[in-house]
Amino acid sequence: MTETVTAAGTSTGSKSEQAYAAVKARIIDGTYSPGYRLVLAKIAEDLGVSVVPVREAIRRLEAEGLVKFERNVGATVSGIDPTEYLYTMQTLSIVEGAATALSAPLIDSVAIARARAVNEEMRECLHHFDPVRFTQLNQDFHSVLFEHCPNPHILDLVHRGWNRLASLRSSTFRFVPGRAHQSVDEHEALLRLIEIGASADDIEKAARLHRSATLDAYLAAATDHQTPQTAQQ
Amino acid sequence: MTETVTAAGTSTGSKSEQAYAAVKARIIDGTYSPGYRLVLAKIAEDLGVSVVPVREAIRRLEAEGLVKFERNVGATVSGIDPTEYLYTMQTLSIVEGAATALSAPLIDSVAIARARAVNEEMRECLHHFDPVRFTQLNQDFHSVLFEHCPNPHILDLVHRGWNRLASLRSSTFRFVPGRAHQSVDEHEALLRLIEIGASADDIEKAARLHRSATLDAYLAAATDHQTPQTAQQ
DNA sequence: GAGTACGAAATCGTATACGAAAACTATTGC
DNA sequence: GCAATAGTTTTCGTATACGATTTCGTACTC
Repeated sequence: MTETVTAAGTSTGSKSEQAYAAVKARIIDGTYSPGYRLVLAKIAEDLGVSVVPVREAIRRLEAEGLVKFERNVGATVSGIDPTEYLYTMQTLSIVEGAATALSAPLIDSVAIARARAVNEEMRECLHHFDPVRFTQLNQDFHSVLFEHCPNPHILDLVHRGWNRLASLRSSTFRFVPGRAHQSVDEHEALLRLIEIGASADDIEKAARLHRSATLDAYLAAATDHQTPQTAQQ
Repeated sequence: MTETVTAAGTSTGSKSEQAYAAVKARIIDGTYSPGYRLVLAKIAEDLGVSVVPVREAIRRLEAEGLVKFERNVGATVSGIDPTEYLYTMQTLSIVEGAATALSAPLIDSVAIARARAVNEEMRECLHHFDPVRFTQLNQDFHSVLFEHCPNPHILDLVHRGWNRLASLRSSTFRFVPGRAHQSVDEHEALLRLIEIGASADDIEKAARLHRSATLDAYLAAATDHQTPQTAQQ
């Protein structure tokens, strides 16, 4: 299924796979920003393959929500519609909550220690103001929590959400220091809950709130600065 | 996105779409049962199109989990691995729970009445022993609840889960009368909760348990008949 | 001068064709 | 009699080609 967020250019052999990884990487790193028109022939030429595998790759990305495809018109990188963002975050809140609750009983002290180390490094990043690394570490943190998640389907949904966010992040993500501090504290609190063997319900609730708080911060920031900027495309 | 479970043969025009709908329908109605080998050329001939759109359709079905695709080997209809069933049900429990909780505040008395009517008809089906119609009504019931779900992503996940189950059902689903009775009662209880405006938490919990109970019944039945298959959750 | 209609260019959708990989089968050697 | 191997067949993967559809620019009319 969908592997992780890391989509390297290294191919599994299949050109279709190659094209998929390449386009996905370009979307996530922002080379193809939201609204960008993905012309099959052009991409095919860039990658040195024919249009057939490229088309397949794009349809796959469409299924994941990273691109929007319109019949007889073409594909564009999915936009930053605030509504979509809200949907994605809400869904993530739910599946991450579930993933955390399911994983919690299986997380041993070693993993907790690792997660805590990552979280402390995140705190460092706040001092040096390194949003890029912070974001990466944030994913690492949750990856540690989820690495033993007993339900791969749920894990897959989490990864999809992350990918989706990643494609938006490059253009719209605003690093809110206040929220970031809070986030690190919430991570620590979550680890404590897991350590003391809190109920699945409590852990799920905490994990959900963690994601919801990020959404709220975004909404607040958006309202502060200006009109939410209905960037439909 | 993924529409509903109903995948008619009526095309949207695109042959790829046509092929997708046709194969999906055949999987769900059991014409292509789990394990069935989907040979591109053969399907293409059956549908009177070339292999390219068929391939696209199959890849799409793969993304939805209905078929399994192996490089340079081919596609087969996804199997009935009890583990997969467990994963799917667990995931459904979570997303249905969320969908119900999110929808609840938006369900008016008219919709409640409709849902209740459907549920009563389900009760009828138990007397006449009509499992097929029962299953259909069961989906109708939940569809009524979800029709105003404010988050389309979550709704999409619910539909995917249903499709997945539908593809398994044809071969493995065992209609357990005892469970069915209980299910109808749970529906009624759920409607009551919504009517009295219970908290989102309570509604979510009830909806989750509703799905989990079905899973448990399946596991119990499976254990009775033969070897179990661990179910952590 | 603005709006509409027509035509050209761009792009998609799908058919066909061929090379490559895997699966199957028959044959040979032990 | 069984196992390994070579050859054949099936099926996939992708390139190329062409028809269909949309879009954009231009000229024409009111």
